[in-house]
Amino acid sequence: MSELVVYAGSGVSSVDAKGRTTIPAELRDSVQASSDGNNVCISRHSNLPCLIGFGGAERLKLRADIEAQWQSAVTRGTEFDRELAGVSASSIFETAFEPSGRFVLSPMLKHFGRIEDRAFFFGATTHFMLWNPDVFLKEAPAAFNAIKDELNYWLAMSKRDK
Amino acid sequence: MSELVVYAGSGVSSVDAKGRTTIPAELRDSVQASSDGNNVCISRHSNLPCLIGFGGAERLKLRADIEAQWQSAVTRGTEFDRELAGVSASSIFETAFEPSGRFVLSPMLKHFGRIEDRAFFFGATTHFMLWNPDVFLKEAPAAFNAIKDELNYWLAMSKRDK
DNA sequence: TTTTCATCCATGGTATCCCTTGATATGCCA
DNA sequence: TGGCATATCAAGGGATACCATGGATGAAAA
Repeated sequence: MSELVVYAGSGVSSVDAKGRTTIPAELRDSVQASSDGNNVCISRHSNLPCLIGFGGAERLKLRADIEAQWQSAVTRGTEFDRELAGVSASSIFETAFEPSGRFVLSPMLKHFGRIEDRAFFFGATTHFMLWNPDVFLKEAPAAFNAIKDELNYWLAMSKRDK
Repeated sequence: MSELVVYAGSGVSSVDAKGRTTIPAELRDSVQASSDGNNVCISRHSNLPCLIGFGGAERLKLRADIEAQWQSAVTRGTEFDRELAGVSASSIFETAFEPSGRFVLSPMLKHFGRIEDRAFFFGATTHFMLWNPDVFLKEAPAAFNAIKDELNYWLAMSKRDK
């Protein structure tokens, strides 16, 4: 249900031919806790080549926030472009996931997130991020260096299994 | 029924010789959730060359919003042309759509929305928009740039299918 | 310490539903 | 009565939800 959660944990999931990928278990629990049912919201990041995700309940909150801002602007007689706010909040895709945490990444999201056959998930407190591992190592800002270490760990683990 | 919904999702639909076009499935679900029966409201946009659409419940809300703006203007002693606002709210066409989401775009709406053989739908949280794809790419304000990316993706996809 | 069991996770496959589009009937107005 | 607009029906294809299996992990008991 719609409680306040902290998204944490990381992991690398494969993406199959149908675009299906699995939220790592630790993150999945957080998403379930902030959703009604097994729903996750995925969106493009505004300026990084990755996707961001969060629970379904957060989305309704987004609309409620916009309405509240508008109400406040009306009573105070100030400007608030409700339409513009709505447009920027609209590129969020809500999709159901299986009990196991697996869901389908639409072709368009794959395109904008530059996701190919693997997806690197990691929690970022208020949301989580999805990256193509290769893109993350090459293009993520320096602020993510600690997370890069984690990714390298995961990659080393999977290589060792082979 | 009359619940608070979030309009999201996008897609390009063809417009056939009869003027019929289909609301993308994701948007259609939102419209149904905010309507009694399969009804959608279509209106001209006040200053952009496009159409806007929403479910029946949003229409009532529109009237409430106008009243709120008027009340606020009265208490603050500022100008608000309620009559004008009421007129623009009156040029809303409510029409039934098939269970599949297909409905007829009247010639007048096609004219004012500059719609030809294709319609680009996208959700904008509190409503959705309909644009002629060509017009959207050329004339939409910069605030819509992220959505332009989406449209270009859809156009590239449909071209690839051919 | 080792063995056994149980649970959870990962992944492939399949059947069903739904979306898309074209075509046909029905009703209304000129 | 003819023409046009509207509503209903129909079918193919594709997407999605469900199921099923093999493997890994961790716990508990001998």
